[in-house]
Amino acid sequence: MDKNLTTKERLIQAASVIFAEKGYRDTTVAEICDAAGANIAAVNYHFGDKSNLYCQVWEYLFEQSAAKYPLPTDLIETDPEAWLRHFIRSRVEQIFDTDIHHRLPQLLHREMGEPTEMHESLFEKYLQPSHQRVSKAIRLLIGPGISENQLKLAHLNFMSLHIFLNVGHQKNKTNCQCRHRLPSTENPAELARQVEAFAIGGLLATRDLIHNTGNLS
Amino acid sequence: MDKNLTTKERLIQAASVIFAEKGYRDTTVAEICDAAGANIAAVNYHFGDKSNLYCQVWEYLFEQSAAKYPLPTDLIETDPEAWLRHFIRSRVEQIFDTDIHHRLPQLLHREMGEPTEMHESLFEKYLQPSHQRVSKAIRLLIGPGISENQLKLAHLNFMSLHIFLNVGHQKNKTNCQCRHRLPSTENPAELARQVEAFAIGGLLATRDLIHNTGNLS
DNA sequence: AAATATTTCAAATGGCCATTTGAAATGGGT
DNA sequence: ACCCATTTCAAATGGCCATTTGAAATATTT
Repeated sequence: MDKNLTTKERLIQAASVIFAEKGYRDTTVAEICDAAGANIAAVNYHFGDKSNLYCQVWEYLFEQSAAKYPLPTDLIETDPEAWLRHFIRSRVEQIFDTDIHHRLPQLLHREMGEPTEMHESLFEKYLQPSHQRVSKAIRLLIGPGISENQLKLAHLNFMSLHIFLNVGHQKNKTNCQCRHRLPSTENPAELARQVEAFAIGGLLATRDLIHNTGNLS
Repeated sequence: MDKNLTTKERLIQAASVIFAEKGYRDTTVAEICDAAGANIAAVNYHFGDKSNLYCQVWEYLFEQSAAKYPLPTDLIETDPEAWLRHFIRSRVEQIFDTDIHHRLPQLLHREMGEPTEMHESLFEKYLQPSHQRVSKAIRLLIGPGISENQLKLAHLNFMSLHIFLNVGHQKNKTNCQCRHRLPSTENPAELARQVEAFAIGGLLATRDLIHNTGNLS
């Protein structure tokens, strides 16, 4: 561990990796301190407690990711389909990033599996903005006929694709042989194309369903 | 708790509910015994340990579910699309079942979020069969041009829809206000129709992608 | 009803882990 | 070199929880 960094910085960096790999609960303060080359009491001295360090890790990883994978802003009104295609590609890319940037989706994956006490506030702070844009884009794509409930469900379906891709990718890293593993992926771009096709195909089919049967709530 | 049942039976029934609601780790042996009206030592006496009780719960819930929601067998060769449509409807139905039957998807949801030590063996025993049939149906639907990797990904995409529906439904039951909640669902059948449309639309779009660009690995 | 096996019980035991503590080391300013 | 603030340290502390224990109660057998 780089001794040019302060203990506090080393703790955040070590914690980022370990929290992302094992989740909040399976990570012990002791092993973070070990990895950071710090004393067992360092986390409580510098951050108050484990949960606060966890929040700082979110802050840190979010900043890193937002810089490399920004959401496009324009396009969304003029061509929602293109915006959604870009969105999903960008997410898939990030999931397969080999740098620090893949730690955010990884952490997210853990947080979904076993939500911490900080769940609500973290999601509100870091995920709400992109969530609202995706929602808007889907509404524009499907058209004005969609109800709130239908929109929420279409949104959920859309998001589930890359979220679950992440799940499969994480499983791939363990020795777990069960289903829902991803094929070993030498070519993320090709994989992204297929997910993109599925996602847009699903949304367009949803649009057809909604527009061809007028009696849905 | 019904005193006509043996302590062992009461333990399994109480554990089914609590494990499904809170997951393996967040469930304490003490609260299971409480709910079953049994002594704190009852789990270890009747089952050896907590993990073995958990496996018995899987066995119990799986039997219940398999009886009410069997997989169709024929159809799959003659009309894979219809088979897949039926499959997804059946799963959505089960997720919204109000009886004991919704506990299996709920338990599954917990097991995915924080896999236990028994993960591998449970999945192999209870999920492998349906997994293979879905795989077969998707291959038949898309056609012979699909590679193993493409099939795995299409399968993952397909499954992610109802698995994530389950996630959203579980969130709905908590007071969690965050994204990925489902709209309050007074009408599961209508919801199932929309998921079905998305799923099949996604698969067909995947088929088009694969057949229109021959150079994918 | 005596003898034996099974089941229930309340009170330990022991492991794990976040957090605390108070002393020791370190560093900057004078 | 001395003072004071900051940081590091090893060794407690205390809570939580699965599991064990050995005695008491209950059921079954003869």
